[in-house]
Amino acid sequence: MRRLMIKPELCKVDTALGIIVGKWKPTILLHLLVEDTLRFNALKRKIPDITQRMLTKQLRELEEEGLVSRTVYPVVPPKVEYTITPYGKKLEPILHAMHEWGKAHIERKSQPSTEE
Amino acid sequence: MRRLMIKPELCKVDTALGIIVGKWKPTILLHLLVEDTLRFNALKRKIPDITQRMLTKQLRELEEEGLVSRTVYPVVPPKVEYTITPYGKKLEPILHAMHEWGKAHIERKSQPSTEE
DNA sequence: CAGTATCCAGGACGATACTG
DNA sequence: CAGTATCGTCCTGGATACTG
Repeated sequence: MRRLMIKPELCKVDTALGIIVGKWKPTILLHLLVEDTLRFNALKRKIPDITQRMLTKQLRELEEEGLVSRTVYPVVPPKVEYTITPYGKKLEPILHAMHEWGKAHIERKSQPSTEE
Repeated sequence: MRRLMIKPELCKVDTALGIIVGKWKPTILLHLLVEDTLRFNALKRKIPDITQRMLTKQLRELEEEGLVSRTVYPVVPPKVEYTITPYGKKLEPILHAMHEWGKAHIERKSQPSTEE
């Protein structure tokens, strides 16, 4: 067995999960990792099924944790840009690893004749 | 900007999250990664705040996804062992990465005088 | 354009009691 | 020992309508 690692009692996995979990948060983060900066409605167009309410809400929460920054330009009509922070970019490897694992999991289920 | 990665629309991060999210799932997995095999009540003792109902429920869900296997010994009193599968062990790097990120996040919040 | 305000439904989780 | 069964709560997220 591999050398371990984390004392389960002291583990901060839940802390991390608490921040990235949210119906739309990973999707939002992924889009901002690709584009770096997007306006509110641009983001909304990229995530067709999200409602305005949820987009606002999830963005506010990501902002509060420092993963995303929000810039308001005092113009008419309003212009608000959302940018992924350097800190937010640090999540990329984790998101990528989860994506790979998720993909493997789907493939595994579709062909159950796998040992291991 | 770094070279990317995942098409957000095709991303399977949510798939992965759907499986590891659950109030007690990471904790259970971590314990089984440390001990490899544990009986129901041993697990319960290691996670004092969990109720029997929740322990059963979360274990069943982990079993259903193939991360944990359940072995019933037909003895009196009952003996049931839960073991992490080789497949479940593949989550270790991800859990570890999330733990590290979560720890950093906590430290960052306690001393806000960090740039980046 | 970029939001708020309200209301509502479903599910996750907890408390408690009971059982083969 | 290792569960089930029942009931209640809170919280997330969706639908819809309105606004500076």
